[in-house]
Amino acid sequence: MKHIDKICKALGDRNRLRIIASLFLSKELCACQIHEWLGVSGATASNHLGILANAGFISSRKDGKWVHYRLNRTDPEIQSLLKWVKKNISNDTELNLELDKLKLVTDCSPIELRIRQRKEKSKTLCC
Amino acid sequence: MKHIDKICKALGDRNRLRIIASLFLSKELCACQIHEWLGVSGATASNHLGILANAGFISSRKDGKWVHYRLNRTDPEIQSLLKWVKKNISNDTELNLELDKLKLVTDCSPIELRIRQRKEKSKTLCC
DNA sequence: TTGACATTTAGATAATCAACTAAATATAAA
DNA sequence: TTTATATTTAGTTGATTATCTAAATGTCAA
Repeated sequence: MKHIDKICKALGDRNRLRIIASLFLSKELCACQIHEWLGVSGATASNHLGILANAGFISSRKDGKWVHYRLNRTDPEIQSLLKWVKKNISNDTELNLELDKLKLVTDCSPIELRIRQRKEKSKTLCC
Repeated sequence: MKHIDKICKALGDRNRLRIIASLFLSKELCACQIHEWLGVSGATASNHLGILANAGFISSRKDGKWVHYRLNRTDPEIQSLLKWVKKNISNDTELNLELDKLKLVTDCSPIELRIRQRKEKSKTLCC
């Protein structure tokens, strides 16, 4: 029961649903890309990623300074929930508009993203 | 997104999952039976039932003083989540023990339940 | 090695939420 | 009609949680 509760709670937050939605579109995203796209602090993004990982929805791969996240495709019960989420967010126009902006973050590597962020500090972010 | 968020949040509480579990076993339960079984105040039970109803998981039928709740079987997307819950709580031994006690509440009508409660005030409840 | 930077952890704060009691509403029975 | 009772709503309180900043950790590059 505790585990089921944890899994359901992990889905019960708008930003975490947005993270899942973004990982349907981009196979893999690093923490900084998610942090940028969500528009929250790196610490907050990291926290949400931790909750999703702990519930089994995502897994991570470390690559130097960067940590890349992707949807976890191993657990069938998690899988069926992810399928449900995918199906039910598909006709969410508000979210789809947001997901368009995701491309601004994913169209360049994390390195490029950071370089441009530094240039555009205090302006609107991204490539 | 707001709707999906609401649906997921509704599942992210232990007592609400217990309500759903109880409605898998008993087709229909009145608010007072759920209140007794959960071991929370009537107001709290009513609140949880309201959240589940608002998210689309349950529907109610008024019968005099009593309001009877049952799982909502109309929406296919809700349906598939209910199926997921049913499957994933099945091997939860802790919950199954609790569900055994549910019989003490459902083996008699709401009227009888209340009569016995009055008799046994300040003792352990139920038939 | 030093400095920059991605990420996580710690600690603080504000908002949300589950729980309670009390009051309001609605219905049935005396 | 009065009383009892089932349910919901209002208002309060304590716990949880989402967020932030600051500090800690780990890694790369100059």
